[in-house]
Amino acid sequence: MQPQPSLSNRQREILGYIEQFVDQHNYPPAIRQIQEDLGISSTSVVVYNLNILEQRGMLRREGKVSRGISISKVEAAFEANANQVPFLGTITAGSPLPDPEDLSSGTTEFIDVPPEVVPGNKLANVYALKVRGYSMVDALIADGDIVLLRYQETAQQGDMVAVRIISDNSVTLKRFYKEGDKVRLQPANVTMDPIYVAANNVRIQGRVVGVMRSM
Amino acid sequence: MQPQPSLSNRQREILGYIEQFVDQHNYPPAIRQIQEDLGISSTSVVVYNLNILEQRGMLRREGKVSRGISISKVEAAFEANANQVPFLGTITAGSPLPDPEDLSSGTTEFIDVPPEVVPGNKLANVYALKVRGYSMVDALIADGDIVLLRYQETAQQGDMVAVRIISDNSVTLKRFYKEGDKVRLQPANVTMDPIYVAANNVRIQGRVVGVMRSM
DNA sequence: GGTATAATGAAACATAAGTTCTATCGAACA
DNA sequence: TGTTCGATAGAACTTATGTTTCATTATACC
Repeated sequence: MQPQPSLSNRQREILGYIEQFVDQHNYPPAIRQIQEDLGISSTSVVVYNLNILEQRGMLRREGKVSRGISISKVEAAFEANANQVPFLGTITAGSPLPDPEDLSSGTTEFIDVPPEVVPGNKLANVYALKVRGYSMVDALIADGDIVLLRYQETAQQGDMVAVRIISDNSVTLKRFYKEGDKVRLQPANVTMDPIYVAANNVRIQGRVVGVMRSM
Repeated sequence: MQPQPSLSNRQREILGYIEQFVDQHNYPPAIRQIQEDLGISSTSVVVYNLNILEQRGMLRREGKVSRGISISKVEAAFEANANQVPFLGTITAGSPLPDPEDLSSGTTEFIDVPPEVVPGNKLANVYALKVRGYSMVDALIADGDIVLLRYQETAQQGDMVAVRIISDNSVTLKRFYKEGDKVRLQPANVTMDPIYVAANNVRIQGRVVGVMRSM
């Protein structure tokens, strides 16, 4: 939330009324409606307070447009409810993957994430990848699973992370172990061997914070 | 969805415009706006089609009210977005679990389920349980995972199901194999042995259709 | 073709609703 | 006390917007 610059009672009242009205009607109230229903003496008072509310960023208005009030809160509530993270594609042991950074591409898909799978429900810098292959079965991640990663460039020993191996221009999902100036990338699959790479040859792209599977 | 009584192109166009407009502005368009932006010659044509759309139940209108268009779809979309299933508690190998049937208790919690984890996005009769224990690790389900089950009373060979063993009054998560007049309940964990029970001593409570994990 | 019905056009009409101007009131303050 | 300023009132003004009527054009059907 914002550092609320203190609203007057009347302003709070008006804001509340608008929210409730929109909720009920699916369209915003007219100024005169606000005036009457709140027992305000003049439309100019409503306008006066609406202007303040707009300055405070509590709502937006479209000049001269009937009921042209747009409550930013609606969007906020919507977004709060629809927790979404960008879906960036598939991660296959060894093959390239678009950088998480390029969220700007515009065509990015988004998928819903229930609060239960992201601790603290902090979706900032979280993105989703679909897993291809069985290199993480021992960590209970199977082919076709969707993993949620929080973007971070460092990792603790044993963290499950998406790492980019610069020389290969590839990205894989592995457990991360720093060993001197090398890094051991350990598949969670007993039939697969770890990869060793120079520490300066890897970039951590994020840590796995959740898994979702459809069966 | 409803048995749509066929909309004309123009009606579809108008409806789409309104949806998009609301989405963008947070308030509905005026009739003249619809007219102009869609290149319709007269407001009466818009009114004409709006009336039809209202009869068809695609939207509601408040007479004489500027921009008094309320798209029912908004609510629908909202609900469609907030896919929720009842969260019925924990399933531990061997210990009792409240019946999925008693959804009426009122105090039931609900959790969000992204469409991606439930095939076909059919949430009817789907409920969620938290897994306790490691009896299903070989099926890539760990302690603490949330499993989604679709309620059904029958199962195919090898289905992962929640089964109630009547004599024990207990419910567990196992793979299901019918063997004559007995049933083999097979943990997905090599260190654990299957359970054999009489077929008439088990009630299937649902089949696992998804898994979600927080890490 | 002729008739019924659906869909469209054009324009006038009525009013719902935003804007604006000016006056007043109350509290803080010098 | 008078000045300033935020907040409120009242009212006139303008126009954005829904409504309605009537004519016209398609479409379908017998």
